[in-house]
Amino acid sequence: MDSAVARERALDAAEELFYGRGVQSVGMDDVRGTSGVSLKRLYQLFPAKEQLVEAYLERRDARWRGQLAEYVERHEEPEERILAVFDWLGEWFGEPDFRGCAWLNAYGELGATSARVAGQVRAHKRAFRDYLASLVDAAGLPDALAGQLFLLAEGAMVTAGVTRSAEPAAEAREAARLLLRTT
Amino acid sequence: MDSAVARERALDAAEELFYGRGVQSVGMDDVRGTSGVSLKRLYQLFPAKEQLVEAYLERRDARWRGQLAEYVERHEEPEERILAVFDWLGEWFGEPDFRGCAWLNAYGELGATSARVAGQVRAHKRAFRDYLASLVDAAGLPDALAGQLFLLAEGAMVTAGVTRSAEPAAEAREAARLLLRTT
DNA sequence: TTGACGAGAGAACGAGCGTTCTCCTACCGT
DNA sequence: ACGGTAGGAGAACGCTCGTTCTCTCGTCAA
Repeated sequence: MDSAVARERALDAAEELFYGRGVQSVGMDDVRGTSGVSLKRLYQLFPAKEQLVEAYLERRDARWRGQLAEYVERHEEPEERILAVFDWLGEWFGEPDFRGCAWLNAYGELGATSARVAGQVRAHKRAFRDYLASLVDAAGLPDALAGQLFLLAEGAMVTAGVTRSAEPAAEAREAARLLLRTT
Repeated sequence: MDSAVARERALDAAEELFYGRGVQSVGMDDVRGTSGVSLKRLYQLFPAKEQLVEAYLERRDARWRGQLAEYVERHEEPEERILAVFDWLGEWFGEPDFRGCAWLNAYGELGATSARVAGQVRAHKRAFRDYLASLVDAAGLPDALAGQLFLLAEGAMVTAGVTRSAEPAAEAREAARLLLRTT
């Protein structure tokens, strides 16, 4: 098996397991079992578990933001684009294996012990916030709105994760719509 | 040492350590060292670590909601009371040992493995949401607003925790103020 | 004074798991 | 065919930590 293929399979398994059951309750042996990549190979690709976690978050970050942007760009109107963010969140929340925001979960588990993971979480959130700011800016709306929309989105993610419900997305969307109207 | 005293000391130590460093990275031995309560006594009071965690969350829940209500009730106007929630959050975020929402942190760490902890987190969040709903109702505002304010508060807590900043409280307060005005 | 009981200190036990090592097999070039 | 190498399976190692056990000491009632 090619190294690149083994790496992808390892990351696929890591993502499924870490996201689904949490990082700490998944052992490297579980990753081997799910991926079919031997321990020796796993440790060649990722010298320690923490680096596998980092790679998992990094790859997921790229995909998550990419899919969000792709969804948003299907809309023309600048204000529609902003609301589309919350529609996309709602679709995500409704997926059967949705288990909350992967970065917030990782932060809760590892933020206190792994500075690198904590940094990745902050970077991901900053990137998401910056993306919202760019949408707000493109709509000619005041900068301060971006922070408010960000808080709504974060609140929706965390609440959807804890309650296992997609409803927070609709609530956040409605709040966002009202905030857009006040300016 | 009286059993009740030992219990309080154990819970004080547990709260300081669990909240400050996370549950998983604190051992029962650390709790003994900080509290001065022997392991034997600890296990008499709390037959397993999970029950110490539950007791920690339960006691903190009572205090957290009590202090919030106390702060809010210092204000007369119904709408001022709603905004006071966010002022209180801002004061909390600014405390030097603030490390995010204890329940969301616990959920990230243990939500996937401990059904009882997950249930406590949901109960705490539901109680907070219900409290917001009672404030909204007392102000004669539409029920739907409660959910939106809740999302803003949750987003502020989570963002303040990750970024170690008190600013999200002010942002959420401003968003809340705008939402109050739209109705 | 003595015997019984409770409590504390800390060693001991056992499980889980990250990481490494051993052994064996299969394939490759010559 | 054969020696060498890479890779896989899984045992082994070492550490952490939740939980229990042992041993000793102090206290208190009779």
